[in-house]
Amino acid sequence: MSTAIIRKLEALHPLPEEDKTLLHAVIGRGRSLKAGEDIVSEGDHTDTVHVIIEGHGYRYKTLPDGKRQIIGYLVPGDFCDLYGFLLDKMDHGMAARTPCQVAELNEDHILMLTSRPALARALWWSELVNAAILREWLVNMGRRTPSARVAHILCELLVRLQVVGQATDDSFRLELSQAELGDTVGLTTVSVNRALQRLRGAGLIVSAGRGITIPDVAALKAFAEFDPAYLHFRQDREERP
Amino acid sequence: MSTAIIRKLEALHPLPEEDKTLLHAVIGRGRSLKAGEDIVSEGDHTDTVHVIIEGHGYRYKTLPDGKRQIIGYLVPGDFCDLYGFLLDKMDHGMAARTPCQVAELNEDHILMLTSRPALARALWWSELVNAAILREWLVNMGRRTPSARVAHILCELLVRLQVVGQATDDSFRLELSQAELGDTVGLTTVSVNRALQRLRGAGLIVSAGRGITIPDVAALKAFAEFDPAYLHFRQDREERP
DNA sequence: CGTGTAGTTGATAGAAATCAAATCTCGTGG
DNA sequence: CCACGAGATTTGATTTCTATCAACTACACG
Repeated sequence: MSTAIIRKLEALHPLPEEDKTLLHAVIGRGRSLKAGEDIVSEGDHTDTVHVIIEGHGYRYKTLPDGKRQIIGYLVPGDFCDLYGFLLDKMDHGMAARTPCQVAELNEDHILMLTSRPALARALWWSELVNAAILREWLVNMGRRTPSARVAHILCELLVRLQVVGQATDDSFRLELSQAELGDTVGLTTVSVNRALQRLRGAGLIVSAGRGITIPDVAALKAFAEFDPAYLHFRQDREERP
Repeated sequence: MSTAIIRKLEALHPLPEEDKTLLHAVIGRGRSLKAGEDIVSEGDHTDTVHVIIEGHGYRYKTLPDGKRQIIGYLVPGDFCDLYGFLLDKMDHGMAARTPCQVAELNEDHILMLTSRPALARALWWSELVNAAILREWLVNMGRRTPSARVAHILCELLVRLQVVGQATDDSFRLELSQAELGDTVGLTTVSVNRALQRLRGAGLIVSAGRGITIPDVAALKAFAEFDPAYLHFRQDREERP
């Protein structure tokens, strides 16, 4: 089902019915990936565009000494490498964190999609958002405390999962390990663990086993200085005139 | 003179003569900005595209407590906000670090440029590079030591300035204050100062007054784990088959 | 020749990394 | 059903690093 993709794109720009039909037709069922598998590996060339239908993944870079930095999360509806076929080699890898369904579109499919004005605009927006997320992460790493960093990531995932219907108003299922969180915010697992404890202690999050609940979303957002404007979703654009 | 712009775009994708002529015609002389002035402010809407003709700038975000995070440098040839007119509000600011000449293109100009296949491709590449730089900076902040972080930024600036003819093989003029470097790599000025001292002590850079020289570029790149591949310049693409 | 900005230095407190080990979770096979 | 093992989380002790604070110096500019 390509509903997540449509939900995400429509959160960025409204789509006429024909465009949604076209999307359904083009996306299909997708390929299944096991947890841990690479969607596209660092240094690979790809001439297809990968789209997450189901499951969660991340973008990463590996350093010479084996350390890893996660540079983005992939959730249902996300286009992994809209630009990819232009590049000779991917400058970062993408991996499935959970089992995933991933569609692979070829250049013709993409041309078909981008020849529709509304779709082209939605896709273009999605790339702008990707860049905006990177900028926000940079601020997060450079200038926030460990617990605020973790909180900020949680807020972002909450909003992004809400858009595709995978989170309620105040909770979502989190399969992120603390090691992955650490590789995301530039901390060790020990520090992430202690940051989570501080958040729990402050009553900002409720449990971090197999699903996390945020008792007071506004409080967590305030603590993390989270402003969803950078995600450029329509609902947030309209809120602020 | 729009030579820097042409040099940068050609480093990404070759351009036919007509395209260069068009660029010259469209760019013009540009607007003068004083050091410290905003090119585009955070939260502003703009319906023109800003291009750096001369001078250096940076992208930044300001936090509620007044702290600042620099999220990118702007050097001659860079398009600041190719996408800008799509956005209702800019999610980050751009400022001139030195006196700048900045061209302002309107939507018609951009359409004119993007209707030329080679130019469209070069501009598209330049956006891919912008995103790639952000990813690399994330790795830098998350996983490298303070002196490696600083060294990495220096390497990036060296290469980017070389492309537009503002750096020799091993030196360039650096007007970056240590405070700015700190806001870039997430350190205090004191730590930046000490990181620079370590780099000087190791013989990796030579002086950091009004121009810095890198006695052994390869050594600095190795120390910073700098691989120019992420900048996707043609010369580097061809080096690695 | 003062004044302001940027750079440098030293001392100290606080925070995160590191190291090592204990505990917990959960799927698997006996 | 229970024991077992791999991987994840948690904890405590210790070391190392960075932020912070507070001078002090160097230098450009009016």
